[in-house]
Amino acid sequence: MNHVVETQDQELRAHADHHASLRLWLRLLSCTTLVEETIRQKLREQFDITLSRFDLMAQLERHREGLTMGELSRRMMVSGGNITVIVDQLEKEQLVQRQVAATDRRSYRVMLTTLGRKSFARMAAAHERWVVDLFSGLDDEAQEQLSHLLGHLKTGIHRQNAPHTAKGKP
Amino acid sequence: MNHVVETQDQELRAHADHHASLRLWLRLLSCTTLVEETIRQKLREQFDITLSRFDLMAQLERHREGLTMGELSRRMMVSGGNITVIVDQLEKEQLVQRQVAATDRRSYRVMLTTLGRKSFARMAAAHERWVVDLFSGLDDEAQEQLSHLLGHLKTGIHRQNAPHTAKGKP
DNA sequence: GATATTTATTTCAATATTGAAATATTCAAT
DNA sequence: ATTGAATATTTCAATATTGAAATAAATATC
Repeated sequence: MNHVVETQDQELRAHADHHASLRLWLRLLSCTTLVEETIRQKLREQFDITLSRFDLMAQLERHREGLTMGELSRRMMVSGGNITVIVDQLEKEQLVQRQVAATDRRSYRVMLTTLGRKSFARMAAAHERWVVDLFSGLDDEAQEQLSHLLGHLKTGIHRQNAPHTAKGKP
Repeated sequence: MNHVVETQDQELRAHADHHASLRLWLRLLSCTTLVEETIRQKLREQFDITLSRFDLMAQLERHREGLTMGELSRRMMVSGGNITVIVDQLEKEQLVQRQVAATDRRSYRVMLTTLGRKSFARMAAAHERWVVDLFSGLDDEAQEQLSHLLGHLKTGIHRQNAPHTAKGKP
């Protein structure tokens, strides 16, 4: 069972081939971090807002009908507890509102207020410019290719994570 | 000054072209998050270690001569304060040690202990398997392409962030 | 209709992370 | 040698994030 580990091989860098995925992953990670930190900083400087709050508002902008807390948590890939905090903050600033659903009293939809929509529009325009600039090192075709490859990657990962059934529960 | 915002355009998705970079960025981000969370969870489950600590040990494994706190901060792209905490924790567990440099008493090199090296070797083998699996949806050629594109992206971003001189200080 | 299970959200404590201020040391210029 | 600027690290307070437990409501099963 342990024999997969048998080749310790401390000379990692010699075996170019074997570690290709690992190097790719590190490169992917550092690109993402680079973009993320740049955007985080600009959002703070220019709009005094955190990236999390901006991201949540972006989700709501795309879903005018509103989203439940659970949907937000899944889409943003962060914990439910965190969503509660972010929505609380945004609600306090009157950028979003909780709207009770008639059907299910456990739940409700969160949506942008008018103020929230206006505020987001301003930020989104700047945000898009930053992103376009950050990616401008790649021409349209290269961006298209990159997007395509990432799409495959994502699909593959989802297959990995749930090969047959959901894990665990019998 | 505000006319760049003039096309509000709530039908984002219709204008395929204009928002390509934005969609690409979101895709990049979600791939990274997906991989990162998977690895974070497995590291915790199987080795009871955080991703940050693992990453720091990985840096040290690649640099047997040791790294200074500043170098670690830059390489890992996190704040210096954070590096201090992580190194403190790892030192308490005797996985790394601070080794004073004769030359500069402000600074020192952090390196893996023998225990740290052994411990890391076990984890790294598992970690690499996970990464290889997560990326296995892409064949070697696709991975090569992806890596290549990300390389260009990174270069472009660095050019963006520092077009002429360092920002700020006159 | 009572009970158990699932689902949705919040609360809370623990941990992580940042950014700024504080401290200590080196380096450069005089 | 002294001063001042730059560099390396730590400390600290504020904020972010997680994961688990608590609460509440809906749904399924008997």
